[in-house]
Amino acid sequence: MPDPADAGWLRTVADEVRSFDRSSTAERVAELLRHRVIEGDLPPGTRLSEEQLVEVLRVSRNTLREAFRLLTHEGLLVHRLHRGVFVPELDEDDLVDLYRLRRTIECDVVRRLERLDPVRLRPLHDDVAAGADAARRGDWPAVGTANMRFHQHLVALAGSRRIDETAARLLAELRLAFSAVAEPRRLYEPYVSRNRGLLDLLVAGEGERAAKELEDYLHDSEAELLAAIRDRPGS
Amino acid sequence: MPDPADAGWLRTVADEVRSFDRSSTAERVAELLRHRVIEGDLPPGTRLSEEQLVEVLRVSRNTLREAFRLLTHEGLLVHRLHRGVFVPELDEDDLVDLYRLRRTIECDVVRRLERLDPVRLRPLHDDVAAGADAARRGDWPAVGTANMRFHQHLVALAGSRRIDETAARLLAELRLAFSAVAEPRRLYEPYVSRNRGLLDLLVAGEGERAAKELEDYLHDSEAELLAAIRDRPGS
DNA sequence: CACTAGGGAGTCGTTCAACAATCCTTCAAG
DNA sequence: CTTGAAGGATTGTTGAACGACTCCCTAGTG
Repeated sequence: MPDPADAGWLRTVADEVRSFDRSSTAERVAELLRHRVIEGDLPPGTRLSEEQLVEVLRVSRNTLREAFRLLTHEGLLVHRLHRGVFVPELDEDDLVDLYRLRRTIECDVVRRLERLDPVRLRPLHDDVAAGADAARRGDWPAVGTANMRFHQHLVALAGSRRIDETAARLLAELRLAFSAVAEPRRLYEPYVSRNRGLLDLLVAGEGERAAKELEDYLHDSEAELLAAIRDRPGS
Repeated sequence: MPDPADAGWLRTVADEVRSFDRSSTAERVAELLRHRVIEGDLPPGTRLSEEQLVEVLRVSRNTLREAFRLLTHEGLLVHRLHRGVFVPELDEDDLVDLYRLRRTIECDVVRRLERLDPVRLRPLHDDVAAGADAARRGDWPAVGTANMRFHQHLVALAGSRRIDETAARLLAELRLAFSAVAEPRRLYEPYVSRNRGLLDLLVAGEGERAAKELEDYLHDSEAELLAAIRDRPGS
């Protein structure tokens, strides 16, 4: 029997149990498709046939459509009336738009950081280490994943649920663009050291300088990605 | 050219228009419910019965559920598995979180404004005028509406689709809190002059000062709203 | 040859009815 | 007062059906 005084215990277990079985079929289907899209298994532009997926996933059309709705609102699928759902093809305007919002959120989060408990930077250290490790192995997709996690953990420092969600949507959509890049090395490699530099500034408590560095960082990243996209235009 | 006297002609056009606006039935249902929720017709905490709404709206359960999904993603409804959808009850933490993101977006948008074409401020002038007019009439809900439009138009100056969408979700969710306030006058009245002051700074091209003013503005608004919510706690 | 109208196949949008799974209430037993 | 077990009510999911729409192909016209 646990100590009744330890209020946190029940909460923890309750949350675990809930997150276990507390997902509907549609959400599980969405989770499955989400991975496929983000990993780039489904190239941008492909149509997701209801008939076909119903057959493969063994769910009803209605359930599948609910999953589509979920992903559509995350920006991971686009829905064209009477034509079906497609993996979106991000154009240059989308990229610029994405980075615009990204700079707004990430830089502002960093700029407002104060009295930061070093313990909270722990996940960032882990991400940087994971990124460096993956780069050493030449596993560029893994570098990309570590980078995404780094930035997700970065905005998490704000401690705001809605900022986390907004950033999550943003980064997921961005991965769509990243997965379309032919040569990931040139794109991903600089991230390793820049993330580390950013983290160092945070550790030193230099919030303002970190925000400025992040601003430049994101501008450079945007330019690189735009150039990479321009090289292989699908249209 | 069809005969104008033919009664069937109008119907055909009506149908065309309906399908031309490319809105599905679910979206129209969502639009209807959205208004009900935002106007406060449905008090926070009420459950939206599928059975009941299917009866009233004359749509199928599946279509209704798609509308629910739409509104859930906007934060205007919450969905609890096997229990149904509810009008959310925002607590103080939610308000703080909402204002946190709001400051991030609105202030950053204002701070980054440059070389602003005065023509683009036109909608803001209209909103300020509408707010002042409504205040003169004592129509506080209208003041609230004008205020929301003002801030929506404010972030629109950034010219970013995704920022617009994020702000729209944010403001819609905030209206939920506003609609629960008993005495709207004390809350809404200051907005009229502050919005005007903010606009004046923008006209003068004082982006940095405008951002600072907006920051204070939002802090005050948050404090007022928190106080108002504390006065009538449902829990 | 270019162009437009028309038909048909393939999908999506929506509805309906039914059953399974889950929650809430009630109430009796300890 | 707490616990546990029916029972009813509501949601979750399924499968089928039909209308509506898009796309592509073909035939006819100039």
